[in-house]
Amino acid sequence: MSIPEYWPAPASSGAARAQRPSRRSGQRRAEILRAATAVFGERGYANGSLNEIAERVGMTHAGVLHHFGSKEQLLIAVLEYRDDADVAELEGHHAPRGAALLDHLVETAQNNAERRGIVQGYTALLGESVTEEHPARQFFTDRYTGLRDMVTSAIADATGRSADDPLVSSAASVVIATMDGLQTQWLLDPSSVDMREAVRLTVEALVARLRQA
Amino acid sequence: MSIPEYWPAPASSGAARAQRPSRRSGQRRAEILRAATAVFGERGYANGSLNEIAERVGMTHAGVLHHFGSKEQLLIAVLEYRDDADVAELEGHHAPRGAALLDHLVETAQNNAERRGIVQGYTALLGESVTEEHPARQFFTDRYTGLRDMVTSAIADATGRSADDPLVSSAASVVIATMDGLQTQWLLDPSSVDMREAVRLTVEALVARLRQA
DNA sequence: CCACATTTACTTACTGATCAGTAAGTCATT
DNA sequence: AATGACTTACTGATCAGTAAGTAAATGTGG
Repeated sequence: MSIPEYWPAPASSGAARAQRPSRRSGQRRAEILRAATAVFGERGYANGSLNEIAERVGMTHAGVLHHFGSKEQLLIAVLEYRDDADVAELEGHHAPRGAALLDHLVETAQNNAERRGIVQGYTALLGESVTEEHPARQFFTDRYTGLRDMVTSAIADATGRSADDPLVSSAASVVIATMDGLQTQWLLDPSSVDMREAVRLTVEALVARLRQA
Repeated sequence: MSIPEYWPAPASSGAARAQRPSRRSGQRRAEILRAATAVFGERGYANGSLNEIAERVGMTHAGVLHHFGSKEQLLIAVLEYRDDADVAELEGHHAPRGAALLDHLVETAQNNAERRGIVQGYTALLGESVTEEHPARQFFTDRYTGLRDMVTSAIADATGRSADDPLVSSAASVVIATMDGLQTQWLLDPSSVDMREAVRLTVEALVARLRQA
């Protein structure tokens, strides 16, 4: 999987003046982001150090700060840095909808079981984000709002109910919660849980239940 | 809710010689444990300091270390310190079983919505625990093994299936995962989710599904 | 009930490590 | 010549843990 150059979306700051990052800069930033993703995933944000990130790309921690300004800004960049195919797909123009989206979630659970590093990073940062004044908090809050909306309309579609039906939005929250919670159990003990089967069962049971009166 | 004196289970070390902690010691330890629970809940373990814990009980961080030896041992003690009624109940002799346990889980979800601090502490530490060499990891791994066993047999009981049926153990994992995942969503945005309703729906849907062929 | 020795429950003071961030300088690229 | 991509060197803060000391509580022998 090749990593494309990464450069953040054009800043809204008024400076129209042309910046000129060197040709290598985008690649370097991407290397740092990958290292930071790994380190925050292994150690968490609070416990991961710029030094360790820097070492992994062969520079000093001051070099990392040259590119990202502060540890917090680096975290934000990491969260936004998602070449992650599944998520991009879910949010992109060719996103599956309705029952197809629900099937897609089952496949995602399957795929995640082969990407422990990514799952661990996601789970660790999500868990940390509920602590007070955590810099990732807004990110995850927004993300869940969006995810719930998407899954809610998929379930409405698959069951013939209104997206305003409280049962439908509850079911959407449950599907997302199940995926997250299963990941945690799986990280603690991979043999304890079959993520794909469990997600499949959940979706099936919820849809069957909501199709009744 | 009065906090009883807390003293750890008698150490297995051979010293039969009578120790003599002062009468206040147990209370003091309990005060520290409550403060530590709060601080780790608010800030996480990695980001919570002994200093802040100590200040909350009016002593220095060296005083805390006098009682617990190290930060890691304090964390272990915090995890074991559960006057938490629901959990004690779940593991005690009068534990509900079968369908009654499933109903109990729905009520627990309800009660948790009025105990944000406790939920946040649990969620933050659980999230952190999946990082490498985290001292809480073993605790949570063991806890989930036990929880899954309990819920598995409750679901088996409620559906007339064998506890060995993979669908039953998957359903058990899902129920637990749902409760955890909903808590995360609720912490990030309390208005986004009705934890009681969502858990009720999940249990209902899973039991109905498993009662079929 | 009383000296007296022991232990507990701390405090103060220190150590050594680690950390994020800054400033200033160097060298290569543009 | 201007800027970017760094490094080195430093700052100041915070942290867990340790050592040494003090005062009060506790248990013991008489």
